Amino acid sequence: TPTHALDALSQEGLSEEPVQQKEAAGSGGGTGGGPWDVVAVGGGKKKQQQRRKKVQARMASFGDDEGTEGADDEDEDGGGGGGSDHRQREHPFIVTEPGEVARGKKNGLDYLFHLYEQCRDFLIQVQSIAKERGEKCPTKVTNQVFRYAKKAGASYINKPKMRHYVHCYALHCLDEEASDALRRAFKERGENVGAWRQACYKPLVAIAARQGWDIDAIFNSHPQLSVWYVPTKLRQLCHAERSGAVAGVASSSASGGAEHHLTF
Amino acid sequence: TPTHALDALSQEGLSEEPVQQKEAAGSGGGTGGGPWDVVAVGGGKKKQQQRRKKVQARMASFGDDEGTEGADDEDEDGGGGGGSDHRQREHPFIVTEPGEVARGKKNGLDYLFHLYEQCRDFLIQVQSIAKERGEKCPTKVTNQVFRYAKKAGASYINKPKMRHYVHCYALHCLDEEASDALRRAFKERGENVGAWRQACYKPLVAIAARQGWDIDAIFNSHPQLSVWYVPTKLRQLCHAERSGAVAGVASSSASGGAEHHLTF
DNA sequence: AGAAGGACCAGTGGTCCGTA
DNA sequence: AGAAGGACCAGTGGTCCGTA
Repeated sequence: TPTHALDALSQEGLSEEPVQQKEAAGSGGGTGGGPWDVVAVGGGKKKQQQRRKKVQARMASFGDDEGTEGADDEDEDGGGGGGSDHRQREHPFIVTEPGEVARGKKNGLDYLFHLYEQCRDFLIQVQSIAKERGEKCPTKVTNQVFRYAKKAGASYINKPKMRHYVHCYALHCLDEEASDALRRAFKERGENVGAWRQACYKPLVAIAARQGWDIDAIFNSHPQLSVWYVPTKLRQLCHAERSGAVAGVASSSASGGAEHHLTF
Repeated sequence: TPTHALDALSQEGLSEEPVQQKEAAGSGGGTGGGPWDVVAVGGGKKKQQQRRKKVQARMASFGDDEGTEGADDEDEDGGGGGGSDHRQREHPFIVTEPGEVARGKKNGLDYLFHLYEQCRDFLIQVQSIAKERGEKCPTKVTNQVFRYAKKAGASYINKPKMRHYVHCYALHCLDEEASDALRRAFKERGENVGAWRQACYKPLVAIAARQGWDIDAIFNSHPQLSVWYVPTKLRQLCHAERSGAVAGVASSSASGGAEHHLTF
């Protein structure tokens, strides 16, 4: 599992995140010296949330090889020492074509998918630590893995985000051509990330239909995908579609009915 | 998975357990009409814990075919309606030889192992319900399965008990000859159940040693055993033994150091 | 004393909703 | 408005310890 140069990268000066102490996940475990080792202290638990390390990311441009990507401004937040208690978030995603680097304060979809691979790498590290300690060994990306990632400095990884886009990553894994085509189409139409994300369900359900509707088996038979839990929504869509009840899931689901189902 | 006549049986008049409402585990699911369907109501949630159904068990003798097993007394608790708020527990286990039926207010080890098979049957039912509903499907005996078992009337099944003896069942699955021999030896020596239970660890660790110490793989490769979580203690013993550190586990473990390790 | 099991607890999967 | 993620919550795995 090679650790690319593009690993930590959270593009342009976004990652003003707190960055926890980095205790290297439990007494003995070694993170392995990935690019995350760059980051620094950060201060106590709750107090002194003052100082903030300005960079940590941007150590590599995602395009790999393009160098510093121009002086893509960076006016906010003022330079010097004190102040600036606002907790900077990751830049929002935009729909990008395969290979395209997002411009401005945005992140692209190749970067999104790259986060899934990072998580898997973290899982593999957690697994090998667990094995050598004789502890029970997770097979999926669990809370423990997210905690480990944080400690290792990958503060830009968090559970809600990763769970939110799992099915998009699934499509990317299972049918990259279809995934790429969808990205191009939605970019061209100027759709936002939410619309693209919704659109990822349909081709996945179609794949499940072809394979006997066993979405768990589909996830588990793919090495990269198998470490992710099948998202509730996708499971429900597959079930609804199989039952012929094409309507209803969106309204009957516990998710508040915000999701839009396969209607388009 | 045939349902034997000996299923519910918790021997002699022991099972004065409360017996919950038996809502058949969720709106639609069918328990399938096993012997558990015999039991009856039981009253509200917390109030009126008065009446108690006198039997429910003893519907079959474990020896199978021996009939009513004689009039093995039953003096306690007085017959009639009211009173008797004491929550009757299952009879304690004693070390029995294979095929031997426990006498008096005791349960034998064939019965213990039978409970593991019952739990697996319940899991299989829970799985098929989950599948037809398109919900996520447990692969192990989880809290959900214990809850289902209770609702189905198998009030004599509970998590602490089943977890306590898992490794004993494991030995029975993985090397029945060794298990049987151990039972005979401990019965002959007049040892109690606790001693027998402790003794089950050693041959299991030996099996693990022969198979590369992967106790998870060993559990998972056996159909009956694979539905059970590897007990923490067994995992620790395998790890300690593999590391050559034969001492220490009992004292360093979080289990309070009560367990006695492989010393004998 | 030896043993059965109610009930507790830390940490999980899941995702809402206050935030920017 | 669209989106990122801190933080909450119901139900889990695990087993202690008050009970009989």
